[in-house]
Amino acid sequence: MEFQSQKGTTERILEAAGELFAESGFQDTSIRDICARANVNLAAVNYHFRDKEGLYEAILLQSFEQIQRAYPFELTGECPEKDLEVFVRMLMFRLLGKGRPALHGKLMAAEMSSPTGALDKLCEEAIRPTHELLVGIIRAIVGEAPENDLNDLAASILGQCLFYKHAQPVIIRLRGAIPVEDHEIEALARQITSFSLAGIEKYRITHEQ
Amino acid sequence: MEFQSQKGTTERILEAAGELFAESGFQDTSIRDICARANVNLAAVNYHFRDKEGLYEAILLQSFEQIQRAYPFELTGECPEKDLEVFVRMLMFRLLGKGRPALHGKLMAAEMSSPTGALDKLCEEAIRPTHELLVGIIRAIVGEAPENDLNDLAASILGQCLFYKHAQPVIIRLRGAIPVEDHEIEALARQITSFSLAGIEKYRITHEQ
DNA sequence: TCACGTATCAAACAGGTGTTTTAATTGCTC
DNA sequence: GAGCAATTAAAACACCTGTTTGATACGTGA
Repeated sequence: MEFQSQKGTTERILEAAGELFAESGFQDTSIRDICARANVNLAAVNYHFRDKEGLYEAILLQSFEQIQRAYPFELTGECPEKDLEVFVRMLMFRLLGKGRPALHGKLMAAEMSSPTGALDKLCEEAIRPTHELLVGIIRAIVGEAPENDLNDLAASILGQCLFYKHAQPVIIRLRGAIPVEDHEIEALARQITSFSLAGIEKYRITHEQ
Repeated sequence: MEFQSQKGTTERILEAAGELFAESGFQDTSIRDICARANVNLAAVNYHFRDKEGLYEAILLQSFEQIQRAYPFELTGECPEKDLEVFVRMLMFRLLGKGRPALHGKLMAAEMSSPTGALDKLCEEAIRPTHELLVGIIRAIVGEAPENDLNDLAASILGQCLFYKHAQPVIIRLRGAIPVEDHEIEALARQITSFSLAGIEKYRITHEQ
């Protein structure tokens, strides 16, 4: 007889593994750590998810659905400047937000710099569409331009956002802390958007004939 | 009797380990890999450098001297816009340049997202001074401003640069390649500088009374 | 009640890691 | 050339990893 509040084994594993993968990465998280936190037997991961990679992919899939529901890119297509602000804000929440909804963003950021076997699939299913979205916004502002230039501008924006995740350990040492509260994240998103709109505008002016 | 072309054991270890640490990180590089590439006995690393961390620190120290000689931040202090361009170009070469001189930049980038025990020391001796340099340039452009705002602007610039290193595996999948030739790196540095100067100017105009 | 598929468990396995040990070898000085 | 310290070498050690095994308990339908 189980307590109703006690979730099943697979759920407990998914929960514990998600937290550990997010804070320590795939490599540095051991199955023993996961099972200890989930309060399940060591063999449970292999039984329910075949192997460690299977568990990781299950978490990636689950968290992808969660993040799209929690932080969607709801663009109007009418005002690209406003769309950029939405894009940046949602991306920042995906990277810096608290709790389960932001899990996928953090796993993606980790995957970018320390890829596992899951990166190829992740790239095509999640990263490329997001990148296309951003390039579309930029194109709506600057008009037609060489694909390479649009990619560079997109990189400038993505780089500003991802920096706060990728360089987190350094930022904490240099500045003491990292934005965590919702209003802090929103303020940062506005600052990055404003900065980027100026950069994009400068490109447009420089390259119009 | 040794061939003159055959360097000593410690030099061969430093050379092999530098390459491996740069491309695979500290964790994913094993002492056995290093010794195999350096053609030395397995025990040599522990004998000459006490342990794996000792070797890593020796490489960090050695490559720090090399990078300062190869890619110095030679700022005039007269024209902050020009100084920013120099700063960005040197930083990009440190991150994307070829061969030994760029080793330290790559190790630093890796250290930022996946810190080892060496990060604290590295932060104080290399990263913080570089950050102060950049903040100084920005302050020269916008005038006095809250420290937090200057830090945000610095983060926007550093983020754009580091993105090309931190997201390298993804960029290669999305765009096919990453800038490697000197003229490509310089062009990218000019683009980032131009973009950033516009962003900084926008901040200055928005916040002047 | 019995048998069967599912799930859990403790234990062991096979492979890799950083490090240490102990002996052999080298190179240099007296 | 003998003696001595520094270096190299092969082997083993202790630990951690993901995974598998075989036994046991559970629940369900015949």
